[in-house]
Formats: sequence, structure tokens, C-alpha cells
Amino acid sequence: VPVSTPRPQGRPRSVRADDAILAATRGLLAERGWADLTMGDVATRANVAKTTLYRRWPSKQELAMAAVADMLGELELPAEGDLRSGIESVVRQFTDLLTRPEMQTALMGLVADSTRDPALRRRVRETIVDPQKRLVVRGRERALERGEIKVPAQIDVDLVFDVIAGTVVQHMLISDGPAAEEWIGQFVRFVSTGLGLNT
Amino acid sequence: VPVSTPRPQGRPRSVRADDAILAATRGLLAERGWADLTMGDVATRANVAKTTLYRRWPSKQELAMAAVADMLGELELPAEGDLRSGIESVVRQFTDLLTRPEMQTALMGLVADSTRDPALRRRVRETIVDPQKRLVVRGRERALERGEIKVPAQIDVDLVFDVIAGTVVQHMLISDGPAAEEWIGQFVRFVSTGLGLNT
Amino acid sequence: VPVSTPRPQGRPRSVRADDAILAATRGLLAERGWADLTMGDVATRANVAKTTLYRRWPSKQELAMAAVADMLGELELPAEGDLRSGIESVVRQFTDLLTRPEMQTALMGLVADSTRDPALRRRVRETIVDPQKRLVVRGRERALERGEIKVPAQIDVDLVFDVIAGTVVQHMLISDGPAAEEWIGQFVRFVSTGLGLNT
Amino acid sequence: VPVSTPRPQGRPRSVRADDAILAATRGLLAERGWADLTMGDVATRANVAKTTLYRRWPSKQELAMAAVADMLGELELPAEGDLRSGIESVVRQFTDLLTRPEMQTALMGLVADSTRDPALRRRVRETIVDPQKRLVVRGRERALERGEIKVPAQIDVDLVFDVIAGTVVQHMLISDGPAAEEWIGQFVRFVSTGLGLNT
DNA sequence: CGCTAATCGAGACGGTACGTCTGGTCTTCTA
DNA sequence: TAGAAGACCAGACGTACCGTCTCGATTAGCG
Repeated sequence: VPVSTPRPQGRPRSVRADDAILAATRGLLAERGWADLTMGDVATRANVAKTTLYRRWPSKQELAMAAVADMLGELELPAEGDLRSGIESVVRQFTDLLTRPEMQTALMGLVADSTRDPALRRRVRETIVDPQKRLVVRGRERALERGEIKVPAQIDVDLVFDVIAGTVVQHMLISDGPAAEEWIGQFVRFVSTGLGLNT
Repeated sequence: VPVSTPRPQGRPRSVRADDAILAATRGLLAERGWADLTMGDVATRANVAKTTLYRRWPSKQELAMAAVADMLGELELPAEGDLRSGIESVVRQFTDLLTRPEMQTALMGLVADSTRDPALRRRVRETIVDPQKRLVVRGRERALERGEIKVPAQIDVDLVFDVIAGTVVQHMLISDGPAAEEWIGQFVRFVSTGLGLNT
Repeated sequence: VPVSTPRPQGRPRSVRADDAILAATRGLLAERGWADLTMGDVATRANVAKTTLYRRWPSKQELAMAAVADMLGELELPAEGDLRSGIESVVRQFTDLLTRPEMQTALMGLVADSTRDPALRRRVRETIVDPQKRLVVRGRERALERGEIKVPAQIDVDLVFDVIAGTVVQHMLISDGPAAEEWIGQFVRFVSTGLGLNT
Repeated sequence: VPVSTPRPQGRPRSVRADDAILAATRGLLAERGWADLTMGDVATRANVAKTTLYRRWPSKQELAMAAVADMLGELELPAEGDLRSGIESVVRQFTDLLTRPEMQTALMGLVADSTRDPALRRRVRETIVDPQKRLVVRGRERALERGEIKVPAQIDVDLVFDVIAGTVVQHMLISDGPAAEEWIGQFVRFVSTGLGLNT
């Protein structure tokens, strides 16, 4: 029988505050960008004291991760369809996510801050990057079951993930290209070919 | 005959200052990261007044671009070899560049700041991103000459550029992977296959 | 027959808490001074919740008054001796009190806070200042009985009180002088002369 | 020939700022009292940045001393008249000063803060207390010249100063008495008698 | 050789955000 | 009902940078 965690003493934390803070964070990320996002403004917009904010998230980085983690968690591989259509779906979902200003700001801000901060880089990877590799892992499993690929080694999870994530980010946030259907088709064709699916 | 610009009146700008400032910028980018790089510190380390610094580069972003632009300009396609070895060379040069802390910090900082600032995004693209597409353009020309590809359309410059640049950045700065020979080989193989070079 | 107050419902207040709080207050007054004395620290040192503290004393000022009132109440005019020796005794007792850091801090803190707060000034006077005038009143009575002075008007209670209290405070807390026997003798001689006792 | 101090480098400090800051300080001391006087408010009212304020006066205490030092420096012994009228004049000037709310607040706040801070206590004495002893010293000189007293020892400067300053403060700020002519006369009579001037 | 004009260093200027601390209140469970 | 615990909002703290400004001192070309 699992021992229930003993109820902590004192006034419990407001559950409403969490939602208000994360919503305020998303709003300000979208409106102001990374450098001009201030903890004080988040607190003000959430109608919350700064202490309340810092008690929950000790830094802008942790706050931003919490604010976008849910959205990234909603990415999913469709239950039906072959590998190529799975890739296409994931690419489309990811480009949709990267259309949202708060996601652009949070991701790039976190990456920038983490370049000279190994601890943060690790937190970012563990919290919002690596979990999404499940999509590639699951896709490989299905492709094997369906016989689309012959050996697991035909798909290196890390490489495929980096190609997809990296290219989409580069295309949308740096080259500033549209997430048009045309581009998605072109890119998915490239990846499929690269994986040897078109022979 | 072009009229030479009339020599401006007054004391000429110190030529030494430029070098000192850019060197100080690179050093601090490497040591401190993007957010903690301050104009005041750059001026101090360069033994220069803040006025002098702002007169030349009006913002941290412009300064960082100037500090790393040269390094990116040194990327080049080898004079000899087939397309695949050209890709491999460029990937290796780019991973080498991304090993330098000042380059990591400057690139990611600029991208982060530009997410909500279209003018800056355009400046970044024009100044340090798009010029490198010459490598892909030149590679395609050579491949055509050598008959490795049949039509220019077989290589979409923008897509190939985004795949290479995006994947390398994602691998090195986010997934935090090593720029090992092994990885380079694996990635170049993927790209070559994607381009239809291995049939 | 007076009706006894009905015993209040619920848990009775802890009697130990009062002592613990006042002791903690005296300790922190002595260690930290007035501005750095915080209600939170008092509660922590007394092992008491802030609620409990505020229920009993609604402000730092009230708390400080309670913490030092007892000490001031212990001042007393000796049963024997002439007026001059009475004055000397009271001056000595008062200088002794002002040697205690908690007394210094509490008195000056209360005076400072009361300069722009008439209500507090009145509370301070009624609670800890004016009651001590009994010493002068009693001394005058005795001096009259003994024939040391001829009319009550020879001693103006308020003036004499202000001279003694004010001078001792000025000497010890501002001029930072020692409460040496020598000084006490010199001062008592001055007051006695002022009262016309030395002719 | 004294070497003139070399002009310091950089932009000179604004002379207007000093005046604005001290005026704002006096205003807020009077309106708000000691504890509610904040450096931020002073800066705001003086139309000055907080940095500008802290550059000149590193603490509320130093600021308050500067704000009232001038007023205390204006106390002076009248050129004519005997010792008793000199004392009376000084007492009247001091009671007038203590009528000003900013003076009340500053003096008592400084004394309160200095009870547990020897360094501050010393600063207060050196800056605003001890300099006023010149009045007693000068008065003694004159009284000797005029033959009102016979030996310097008849007047102990420190004692007389503490009696006058302490009693006036006690009367006005603690006992909350009026600075009426009547009271001044009564007190001056007491002091004169104490000094042995009425034989 | 002096004049004009831009640049140099130094550092003060008004602002803004930081992350922490305290005040005084409120909300929960337990005694 | 009191008590312990601790979360809550509000706001001041003293510091760090921002980008601009105001100084005197340089350093060039031009008359």
C-alpha cells in the first residue's frame, strides 16, 4: 500500500496563480520577445506578487520552459499511415508550433542562453528537446512492423531527429521561409529519400 | 572617374580601436555568453570609451555581427573533388566554426533577438546567413559540370542550405553532440542519399 | 457581586508565548537595533507563528513598549536620604538602564517613530514616559516634609523631569559619554544648585 | 604657492542636483517621517536617478545629515549681551529649529539608527552635534572676559551642552511641550542658577 | 601657426529591471 | 477558538546596464 504523501503544512499554493503566470508568460513572450520579457511584468500581468512567481520558477528560463512544455508534449505520431505520411504529419505539426510567436521566442531564447551554460543546456534538452525523440522512436517501430525498413540501424534516431528539428527551425526562424505545403512536401521527399524509402 | 570621397574634417577615427573592440567582443562573447555581454564591458576591455564604441556600432547585435562575419566569410568549397567530398568539407568547416564559443554565442544570440524583430532578422540574414549560400550554389555548378547531377532542379539551394546549416546547429548546440568524424560521415551520407547521389 | 467574565470559548492563549515573545524582542532589540528588528524575526526566535505575535501586539512599537515597560517601572526613589541623594540615586538607576542595549534601542526607536505620529507619541508618553514623573513628585513631597525646600513651586515637576531625563539621554546616547561616578556627581551638583539647594 | 586641485575627468556633477536632492529630502522628512522616507522617493521628487543620489550620499543617514547640517550651522551666539541673555538666545534658536518637522525627524531618526551602530554614532556627533559646542565655548570666553564667571572650570562645556540640548529635545519631542516664552524663561533661570550666576 | 572640427578618455546623467526582503494578511490543518 | 506553518500581495532595497550627455584634451587638414 503506497503511503500517501503527508499533506504539507501551511496555506497551500494557489492553483489559479500557476495558470495565470504561465498564460501571462506566453502572452509576453509573444509580444515582447526574449530580452524584453521581465519577471516583474509577468507578475504584474498575472496579478501576482513577484515572490509568488519566484517561489515557483526561479528564473526566466525555467518559466519559459514551463510555459511551452505542454505545447511540445502535444506533438504526436498519427495512429495510421506509412512512415512517410508520419514524417509529413510531424513536420507539419512542428511548423505549426513554430508559427506561434511565444514558441519562437522561448525556444530561441533558451538556446541562446544555454550556449555558455551547460547546466541550462542540459535542462533544456531533458525537459523540452529529448522527450520529442519519442516520435522518431515510435515511427521507426511502426516502420519495422510494416516492413518499410529492414533493420533498426536504417534509422538513426538522433540523426533523423536533428535533421528534422534543425531544418525546420532553420527554415522558419532564420531563413524566414513560409511553412507552405509545397515546402513541406519538398522537405519530406528529401528526408524519405535520405532514409532510402524511395527505391 | 569616380570622385573620391572628400576626406572628412576633424580628427580621424582610430584604426586600432576597431580591432581592439572586435577582439574584446569575441573574448567576452566566449567568456560570458549573450545576455551577460555588455557594451560597457566591451569598451572597458578594449580600453575605449563607450562613446567610441557606440559611434561605430550602434547596438550589441551589430557589434556581434561584425565580430563574427569574417570567420563565416572564410568558409570555402575546396577547388578539387566531387560533390560529396565538397559537402563533407563544408560540413567539417562549419562544425569547426561552431566549436568556437564566440561563434556559438553570437549566432544563437542574434537568432534569439531577431525572432520578434523583423528588421534585425533581415539584417542577420543579409549579413551573415545568405552570403554562405554561395557554397551550395557553387557546389551545384560544379556538380553539373562534372555530370554528378543532371538538372539544376535536382538541388534546391535553399533547402539544401537549411538542411545542412540547421542540422549541424541542432546537433552541436542543442543535442550537444560531438563533431566527431563518425557523425560527419553519417550525416554526409544521409544528405548525399537525399540528393540522389548514391544510385 | 461582580459577574466574572465568561471564559472565552476555544483554545486558550498560550501563557508561555508572551514571555518567549518579549524575551525574543529584547534580545533582537539589543543585537540588531531598531530598523533591523523585524516582526518575522521575533516570531521565529520565539518559536511562535507571526499570527500569534500580531494577535497580541499589533505593531513593532507596541511590542517594544511592552518589552521595556517593566524595566522602567522598577525605577524607585530610595526610602531614606535627603533630596540630593534621592536625585543621585535616580540618575544612577537611569544611567544603568540606559546602559542596556535593548533599552537604548527601544527608547530611541519609539521616539523617532513618534515624531511624525501624534497618536504614537501620546501612547509612548502615557505608557513609558509620564509614569516615571512619580519619582520627581515623590521627591518633592519628601523634600517639603524635611524642609529642604519651602514651597512646591520651587520644584517644577515637568521641568526637573525633562532636565534629568533629557540630559542623561543626551549624555549617554548622543555625546556617548560614560556613566562614570564622576559625571553623575557633577551633574547632580548642577541640578541641586539649579534647585537652590546649596545656599 | 598652493597647487590647484587638477580638474577631475569626465562630466562634472550637476550642481543643481545637490540642491534638488536636499530640498526633496527635507520635504519628505517633514511629510513622511523617518521610517517612511525612502531613497527612491527622494530621487523621484528631486527629478534625479537613484544612481545620482547614491553617488553623492550612500545612505539615508548621510543624506539626512547633509539635509539638516546647514540649519544647525546657522545657530549663533549674539554679539552683545551677558551670559544669561546668550543662553536664552541659543535656547530660543534651538527650540525654533526643533519646531521644524524635518529637523525633528532627522535628528531623532539619526539618533535611533545610531544606538547600535558606533560608526554612525560617531559620524553624527562629528557632523552635527559636536560642532554646536562652539556656542558654549564662545559663551564661556565672553563670560570670563566680562567677569561673569571667575574660572573656566565654572562652566564644563560638555555638561552644559548636554543639559541644554538634552532638555530642549526632551521637552519638545518627548514631553511634547510648547516652546513658549514662559518655558524658555523658566529653563534659562534654572540653568543660570545651576551655573551660579544668581548670587 | 593658429583655426576649425571631429574624435578621444572619462564619467555623470535619467531610466529600468534585477532578485531579495519585510510587512501585514489570509488560508489551511491540528490541538 | 488558538496555534503553527507558510503562501499571498505590495513595495522598498541597493546594484547593474542602458544609451546619452558633457567635459577637457587630442589630432588631423586648411588658411
